[in-house]
Amino acid sequence: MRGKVVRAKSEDTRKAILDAAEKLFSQAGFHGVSMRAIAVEAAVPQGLLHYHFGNKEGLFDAVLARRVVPLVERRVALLERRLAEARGGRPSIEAIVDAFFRPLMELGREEAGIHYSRLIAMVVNATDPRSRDLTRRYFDTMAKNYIAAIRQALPGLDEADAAWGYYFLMGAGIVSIARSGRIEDLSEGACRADDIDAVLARVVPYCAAGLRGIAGAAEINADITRSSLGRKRHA
Amino acid sequence: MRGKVVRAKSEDTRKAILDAAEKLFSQAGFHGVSMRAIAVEAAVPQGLLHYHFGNKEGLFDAVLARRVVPLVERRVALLERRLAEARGGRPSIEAIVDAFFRPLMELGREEAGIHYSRLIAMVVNATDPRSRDLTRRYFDTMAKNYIAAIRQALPGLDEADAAWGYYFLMGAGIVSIARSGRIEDLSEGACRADDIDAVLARVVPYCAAGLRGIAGAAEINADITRSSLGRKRHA
DNA sequence: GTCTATATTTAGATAGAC
DNA sequence: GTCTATCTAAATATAGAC
Repeated sequence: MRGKVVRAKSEDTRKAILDAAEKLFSQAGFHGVSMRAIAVEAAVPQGLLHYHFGNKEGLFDAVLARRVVPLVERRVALLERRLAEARGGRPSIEAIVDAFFRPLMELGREEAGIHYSRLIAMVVNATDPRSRDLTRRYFDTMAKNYIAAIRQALPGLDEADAAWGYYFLMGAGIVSIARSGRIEDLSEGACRADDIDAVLARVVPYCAAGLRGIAGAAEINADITRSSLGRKRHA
Repeated sequence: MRGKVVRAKSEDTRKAILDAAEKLFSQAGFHGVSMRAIAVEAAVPQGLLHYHFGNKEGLFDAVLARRVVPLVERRVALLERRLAEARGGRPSIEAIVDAFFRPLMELGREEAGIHYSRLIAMVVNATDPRSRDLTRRYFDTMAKNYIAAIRQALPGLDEADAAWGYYFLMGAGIVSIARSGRIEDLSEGACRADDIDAVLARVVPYCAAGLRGIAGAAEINADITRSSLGRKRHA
């Protein structure tokens, strides 16, 4: 019983450190935050950060790892449900795009989730090896599932175009969860990144139509290729 | 004449420092790079960085400022040309989206431009006050022009929806110029971020269709509102 | 304008008492 | 597991000779 109490205290400490690190890393990135600053924010001695997480990279990884599995599971489960609901026929591309965005945006309903999703936006768009490794490790499987689902909804898309489409989908996701203040500036306050329903109401039609647009462009390109090949044969 | 030679030498030094800083900042961000590392990369003594740019922030700002005016001018000029070409009728949304992306993506044809566009991707999506200030200062006017042009091409979009549309357009731009390696991972090497023509051939149809999609969704929402108001009146 | 040397602060990490 | 004190390296920035 005493062991349990001690364990609980330790877990509280770890949580306080992770919460503080999540908040500060999401604001200034890996190099923009010091272990000292995290310790102060968490109100724990600096030594504990090293005791629990080894070094700064271990802490950063732990911050990311803490929430990524449930997040990815929610998104994959929702995708699978949407695919199952479309049994027999094709799933609608809107249903798939919505499954991609909804659990991600829902993070933003809580303070900690805002920090966490900001951090994801930073990591998945960064170019350094650490970020690229983390992105691959945590998101590759999910991404492949979504690309396959997109192709199921839009059979006209080939593998490459579906990858491009997913890539731009990611782009809309990145700005939507970054909360950079940009949409407030662009709209002079009329639009707000924290209005999750408003974001979903725009980003889903945008990306769904965008994916259809790529499919349409691919067909047009194919037509041009066919007719120019035809012309060549006649020449 | 001697003054000119000295002046030229000084300009070379400044250029070497800016090139080095641009490269390193684009890889690891403001805090991820030391003044020492920049001096080494530029092959100049560290003291010169402070002599020419004051401090680290001054250097970062100078890196951004160096290329931003010509870039924004090219994009605005191309937008205006596209609007002029559509004299009488409406411009096509594709023409406007293409004007937004083409000069931005063309940066990627040169080594230095790749670094610079990566840096832009980082800054415009960051949440810290320095980045937000720089983004506002350099891109707000252009953004307003583009939002207005989007509304000209798609009169069905209201101000707010056009802002959201531009925001997602930005998102596609951010991933496209970040060159995170993500598209290569997603497509197992079949798609490449350095194939500028391939990116343009997908991102323009995607975003153009996306903007039309928001306009369509807005019309549907308006219809729902109208019919539900109608019902209420009858009730 | 350039370059060397160095002042000063802050960083990540560890040692050892409790 | 926790906390204090501290080590060592690295950071930004400056002073002053040339």
